[in-house]
Amino acid sequence: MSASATRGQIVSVADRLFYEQGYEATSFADIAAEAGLSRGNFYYHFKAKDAILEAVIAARMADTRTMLESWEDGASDPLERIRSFAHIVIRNQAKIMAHGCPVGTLCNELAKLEHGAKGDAAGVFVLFRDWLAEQFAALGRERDAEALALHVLMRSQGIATLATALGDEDFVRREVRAIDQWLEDQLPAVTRPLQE
Amino acid sequence: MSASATRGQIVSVADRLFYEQGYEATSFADIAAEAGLSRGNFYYHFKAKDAILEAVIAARMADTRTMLESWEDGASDPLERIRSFAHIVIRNQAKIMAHGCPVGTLCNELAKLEHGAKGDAAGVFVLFRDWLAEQFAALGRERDAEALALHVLMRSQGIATLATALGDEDFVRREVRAIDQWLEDQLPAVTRPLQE
DNA sequence: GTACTATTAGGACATTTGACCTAAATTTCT
DNA sequence: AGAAATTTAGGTCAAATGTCCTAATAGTAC
Repeated sequence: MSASATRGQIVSVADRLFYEQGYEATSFADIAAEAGLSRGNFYYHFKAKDAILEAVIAARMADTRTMLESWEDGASDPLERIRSFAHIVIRNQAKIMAHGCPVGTLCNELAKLEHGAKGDAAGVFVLFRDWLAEQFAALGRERDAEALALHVLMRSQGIATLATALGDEDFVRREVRAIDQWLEDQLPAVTRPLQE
Repeated sequence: MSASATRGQIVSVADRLFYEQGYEATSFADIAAEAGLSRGNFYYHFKAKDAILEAVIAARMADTRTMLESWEDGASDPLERIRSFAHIVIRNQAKIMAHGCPVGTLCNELAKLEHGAKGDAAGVFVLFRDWLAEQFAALGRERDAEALALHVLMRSQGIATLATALGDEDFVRREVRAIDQWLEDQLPAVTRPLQE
């Protein structure tokens, strides 16, 4: 296997294990075993655990950018794009109930570890925030676009945390519907049907 | 020192360290050092780390009950009581920005560790949920009291997570105001001033 | 008071685990 | 073939968990 392929394999496995088990609880041996590599080979590619974390975060940033682009391609309507984001918690419901939101839980863990990469991990949130803000701006809410974006992010994080803690599927569906409703209420009147 | 006092001291220190550093990242030695005990003595009181976790969760349940009672004593108006809850994130802003919500982050960590105590930890959420639902019921929303309670919990969790990740104080204040506004909008019209 | 017993405290190991390192073997490329 | 890149199989070292043993203290029976 080529070096970059092996490296990619390590990052991919580490990404999943960091999400499923947490960063601290995942050892070199865990990743090496799942990737089918020796521990030494592992060290050939990454000198320290911090380095894998950085690579995983970089991969998540790239994946997020790709996802946002796909949503832009999939819908020209900004409202529809925002809904694409809001509905992640339903599409990934099973995983979220088992392990929470990948971004939120990693940020929380790194905060407790006082790990320098916390800011990098939060970069994924910034990516979502700015993208959401763009969509709100396109809907005519330039003034408070960022606040609205953070509000949507906040709700998705709250849903994820309670979904993990309580495992209530009805709650998740209900709250996503509530986001949809809230979104409609945010539209300037001129863009809504006349009868409202 | 008496046995129960020593035990209480251990639980108190463990409670704080589990919050600040996380459960996994906190070792017996950490707790013993901060509590001023030897490791051997420590084992006299708690045979395993799980046992300390259980005691910490039990203590948090008790503390939460006490806090809820104090809010009941402090305000006869259910709306005011709910506000007491919603404003925790402002009162504890500094701690939340550093270490997140104690309940949410513990549940997330235990979920990833597949630790059996996750359900116990989530019990604190259930405590808050039921108490909030009681307040909403007292406001005339018996039908959807639990859904409203979970909505408030959800928002406080989302605020905590983003506060930790992004460290934005304005965001926290804005979203707490938004909860206050939302709360007022939930009141049946009859209980609101006539001009609305 | 003395002997006995239970509780509390302290610390010395033994075992395990995980991060990190090295040198030899193997593969790949030229 | 020979150099370079890659992989493997070990091993080291520190930290964490968990066990065991000893000593001090306090209470109790006589």
